[in-house]
Amino acid sequence: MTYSEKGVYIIYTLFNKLTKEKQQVIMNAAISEFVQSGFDKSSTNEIVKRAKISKGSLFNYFTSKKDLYFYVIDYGVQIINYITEQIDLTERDLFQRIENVGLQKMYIQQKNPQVFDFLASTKQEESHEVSDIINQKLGAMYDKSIKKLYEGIDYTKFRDDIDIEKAIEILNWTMFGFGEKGLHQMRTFENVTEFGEHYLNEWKQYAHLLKTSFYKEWDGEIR
Amino acid sequence: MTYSEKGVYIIYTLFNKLTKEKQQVIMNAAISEFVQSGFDKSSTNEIVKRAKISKGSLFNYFTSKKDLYFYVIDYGVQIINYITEQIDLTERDLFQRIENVGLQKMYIQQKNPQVFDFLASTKQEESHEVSDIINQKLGAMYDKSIKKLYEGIDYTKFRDDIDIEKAIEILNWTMFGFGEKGLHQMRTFENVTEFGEHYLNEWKQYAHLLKTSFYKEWDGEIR
DNA sequence: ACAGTTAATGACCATGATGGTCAATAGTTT
DNA sequence: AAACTATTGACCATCATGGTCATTAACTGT
Repeated sequence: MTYSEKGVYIIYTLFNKLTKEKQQVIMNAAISEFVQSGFDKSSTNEIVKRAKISKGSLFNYFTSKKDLYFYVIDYGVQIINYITEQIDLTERDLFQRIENVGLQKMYIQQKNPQVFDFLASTKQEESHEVSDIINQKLGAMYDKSIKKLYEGIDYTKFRDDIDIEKAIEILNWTMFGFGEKGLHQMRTFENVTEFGEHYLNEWKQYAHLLKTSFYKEWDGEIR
Repeated sequence: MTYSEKGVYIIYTLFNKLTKEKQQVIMNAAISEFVQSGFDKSSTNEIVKRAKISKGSLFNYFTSKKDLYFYVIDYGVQIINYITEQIDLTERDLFQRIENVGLQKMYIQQKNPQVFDFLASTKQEESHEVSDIINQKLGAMYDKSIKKLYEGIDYTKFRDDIDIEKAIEILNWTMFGFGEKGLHQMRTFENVTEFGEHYLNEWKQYAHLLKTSFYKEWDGEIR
């Protein structure tokens, strides 16, 4: 264990010496298996098969399945932290800020298609062996991210007769639903960037619909 | 196999002779295990433990795990069909119709807390042993239900500048999100009917918010 | 070319869980 | 008390599990 400049303790495993690409392949293999089966029922045999490495290698990189699981969690935490850091606090329009975050998520999903699914799935994780550590590692992070996401938003744009909290919930549920729908559509596109454009474009329509519904005025028009 | 008056073939298993209550307990045990682990990784040992019956009994009622799985699917299909039958076609307001269906779902969830989760989870089912039959059994049913759900709805109530399909999607995603949120809240209530009232009340606020956003006029007021 | 070092492999193992069976028991009906 | 049905759980062959480690492959500096 050594102390890095960024002020965090890093455990040096063999894994860190691998190329970023190989690390990514292994992380994705583990992530998809953990998403599908949870901690207890996940299989290291299945993970090495998906990652196309040998059993021996996996257990050289990580001392146990639990060790791997926690590493994957930290991997996810880093990604969320990165996205959180990217939030531009000078952008005070909620829709625009959320669109920016959505774009970031999309970029990341190109390389790690299931990280966000994995992080979400940990909430359902029932294995007592890991669930305590999960909450410990993820709890604070989520609070921090959510807080920054809504920091300095200009709520005066919303209609006065509206319950803003509920409106935001609806916006979130819409984003989530739209994201799920996007996953299905993605398979029908071959070109990824082409899909990206289409995706962003379609989202803007949903966003516009909600803006014209929740905001007092938009594009100069007043309600 | 006998032919019933309703025009469907019914396979008589020992299971049908049990009291409805016991059937329900066993169904719920199977459902929750299938939801949690999917077909392949689900365990009959776990199911009998949850249902508090012996292994022998389970395999007297059903000839195999697969047999049980298909029975559970039919069980779910019957529930969806029942709800579909209850749809009142004279109610032409989308929000009201959807609220009625939501209420039906809520009643059913008192007795079978996870049926809908189970039916939803079958979409992710990857076991080749069962996935074909799933699509066969559920595909037609969903089409029929969705069709009836939107049959005869008065779409003239919607704002003219709005994309109605997208608005309906948002409504669906909101219902789904609200349902999930309700599950978490339910635990904090002891009295179930008390929760039911609270739940319906809160939904009405979301519905009102969306109505004032998507409709031209509401409660007599014109936009 | 070669010795020395590190990385990667997969056959192997003890353990435990699996779906399903069936002789035995308990409960009910005649 | 006999005949029948419903329920039980110990039992079984099979197989997948997390983890090991002797062996092989790949790389390194000279």
